[in-house]
Amino acid sequence: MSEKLQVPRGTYDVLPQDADTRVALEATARRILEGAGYRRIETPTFERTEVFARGVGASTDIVQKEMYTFDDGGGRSVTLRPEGTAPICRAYAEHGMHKLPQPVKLWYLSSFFRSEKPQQGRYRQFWQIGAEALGSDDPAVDAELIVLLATLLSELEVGRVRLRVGSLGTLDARHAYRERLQAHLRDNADRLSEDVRSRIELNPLRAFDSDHAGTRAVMAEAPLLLDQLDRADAEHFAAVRELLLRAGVEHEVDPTLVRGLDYYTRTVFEFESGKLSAQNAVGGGGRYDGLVEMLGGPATPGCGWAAGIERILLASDGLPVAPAPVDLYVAFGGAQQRRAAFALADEARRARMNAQIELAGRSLKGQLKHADRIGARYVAIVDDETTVLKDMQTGEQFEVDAAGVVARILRERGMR
RNA sequence: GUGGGCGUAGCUCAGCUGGUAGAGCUCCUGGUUGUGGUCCAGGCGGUCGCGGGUUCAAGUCCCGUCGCUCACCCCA
Repeated sequence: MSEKLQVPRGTYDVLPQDADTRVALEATARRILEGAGYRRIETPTFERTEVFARGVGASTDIVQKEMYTFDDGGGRSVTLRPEGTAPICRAYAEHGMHKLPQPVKLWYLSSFFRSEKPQQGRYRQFWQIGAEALGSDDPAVDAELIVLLATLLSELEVGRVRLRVGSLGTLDARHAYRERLQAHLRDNADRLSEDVRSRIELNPLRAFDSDHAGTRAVMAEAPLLLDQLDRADAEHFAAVRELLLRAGVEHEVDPTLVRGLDYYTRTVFEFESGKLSAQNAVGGGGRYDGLVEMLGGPATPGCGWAAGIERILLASDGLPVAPAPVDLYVAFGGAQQRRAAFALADEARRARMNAQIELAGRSLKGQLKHADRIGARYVAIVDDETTVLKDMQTGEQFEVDAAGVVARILRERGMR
């Protein structure tokens, strides 16, 4: 025998018992988001590498070391999508969606790809539910999106959820702040951890997340972006918070909340679950007012979030899901009854019943056993002359006309 | 990329100080010249991740390698 093949590192099969749960999760997301006017969008699984290099930001870990990039055979560099927002902004610009009524509200459930070392809640191919609203900078857009995600997580019974919000200001303000922060870090470079020091030029905001003692001391004196927002940004942030409070969405302001993608402006937020271990972010997002323009479209404000399916599943208490009930199982004794049995199963299905037929050549005992295991409500045992219909709950059985089996079941159910 | 733990039947695992593989569950058959859920019996199923080494002998020791997993990092 040749070598047994396995899924590639960091990927997994969704087996039937897991698929049911995911379908339920998708149905819930769909109900909540479409109810609020968000419409489904699907973009290609891979894009021109440029979309992410420009959109996500060249200095990010995602672009620097986590993308699956390859030549498409025609000398073009393409990349398996590592996230969903940049492709949607590309689509917005490409299809002239700025001519539609604004904001354009979209949602997706797709898989994404990052070449990271896998661990709990982190895969190389992973699934996200996301929502984006493009074309309005109204703080109600930010608040609505956050409330929708909070609702979704709540309905999916994700346990011990905590929401942190912050604001990064405009790209200009963020840029100016970045330089001020870099200056502060350089002035105190000798007290910083090595990796923070080496990232001063690349990504100074990361320094806030360090747990290195010296670094923390330096960061305690560091200027905070939140304190230096310009008037419009500060008002925007205050309005978002006000709306969240009105909606009863508890949150805490985190002035050091940093998202690892370069396109964020103004509002950023993150939901984490205490039920998760290292990878505790279950969903997050923010505003990205310059992104569409960066990808060649008109200047367009936007805001959105993404939530990880695997992490929701890990942190969820609920999501009870059963496979489809079986109304009728058609059993038969020998090959000579197969045609009649097949016809009966077909007839039952046409009558909208969930019907299954014996397909493995089991003994009659084995067939009944199997019917019991899959939870069949009725079993029809097809014989040459007669057909016996058995009620698997009561154990009762009656001889019926083969032609009358379906009608009989429908009548029995009606009586209940 | 850096560390720790682990890799024995489809699944969960047992195999002490080395002597050439077991259990439970699942699945199938029989116990009723065709009728389930309990019970009983039997059967299917493993090159003990892979490669090398030590040894008369390795699942068991050593080295390497691959994979899984957890953490760092990063993120959903």
